Amino acid sequence: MSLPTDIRKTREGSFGWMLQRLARRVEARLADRLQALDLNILQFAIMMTVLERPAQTQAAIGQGFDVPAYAISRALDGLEARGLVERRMAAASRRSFEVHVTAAGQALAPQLRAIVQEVNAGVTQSLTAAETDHLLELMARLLADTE
Amino acid sequence: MSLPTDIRKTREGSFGWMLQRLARRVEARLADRLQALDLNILQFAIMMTVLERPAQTQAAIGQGFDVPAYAISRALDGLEARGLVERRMAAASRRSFEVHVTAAGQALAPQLRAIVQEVNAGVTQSLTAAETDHLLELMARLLADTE
DNA sequence: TATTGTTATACTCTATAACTATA
DNA sequence: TATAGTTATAGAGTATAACAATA
Repeated sequence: MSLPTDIRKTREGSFGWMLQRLARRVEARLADRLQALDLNILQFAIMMTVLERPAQTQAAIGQGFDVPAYAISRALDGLEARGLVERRMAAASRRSFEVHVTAAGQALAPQLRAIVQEVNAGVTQSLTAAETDHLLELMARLLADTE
Repeated sequence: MSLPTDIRKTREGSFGWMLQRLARRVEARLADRLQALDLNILQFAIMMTVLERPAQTQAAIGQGFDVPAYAISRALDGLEARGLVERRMAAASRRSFEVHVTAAGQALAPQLRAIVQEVNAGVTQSLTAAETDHLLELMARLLADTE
């Protein structure tokens, strides 16, 4: 059973609002933790996606999280200068690069994963495991269904 | 009963990620709708909070959603120039202003509320009312409990 | 001495489009 | 002619701190 319409309307009205506030909070914590590693959030996102699936082209990475090509390009410049990733010529096409994680990048991976765990656990700590699972499921459906 | 630990860990790992993606999506839609009214998101947020509770000082508005004073100041410049709000000298202190919505601002309110409804409904359309309620409740608890 | 609000300034992020080289 | 990636440039957004007025 749902709440009365007018109350639901009011609460619905705050959905985007709550989402923004939660997202800002998570982002601030993440950025704070990444600062110690001298990584920004985009570089972190790229590291995570390339660790998960190596040899992606820059275009594929950009499409993975709606970031324009030029931003990927610059973020990679930083990561490559620090020796965490490297661009290799793609086998399929000489105008593409495959992005690979270096040994130094692999060495950093455990710290990156630990940060993910800690930030997520910190934000969801007041929910039970079952509640967190449900929340994740609902969010996953929203992401999958809407566009 | 919860999922096996390793799977939960992996899914937990994506909580912040899903949150970011959802928030970005909502923000993009909102910004898109607000463009027609020539309002940015901060100006919109200020309008909504002042409509809900008039006569707030700028400091109070800023604390309401973690926006620094200078940003409130500039956003109000724009809103005031367009005649949507006005700064009145506060009764309590001559160094504060109370922010009030003008008649023109009130006239805009229904459109603003309609945008909120539509954006939220659009994003949550794939959930039942009960599921949306639950999602809102879980998010509200996260916001309330964490800090 | 602390607070409210404004402003100047610099810095970062983002967006646009021009550019090279491939296909 | 279209694509992958880079780069230059401009614009928006954000942060820092200095400032005036008031408490």
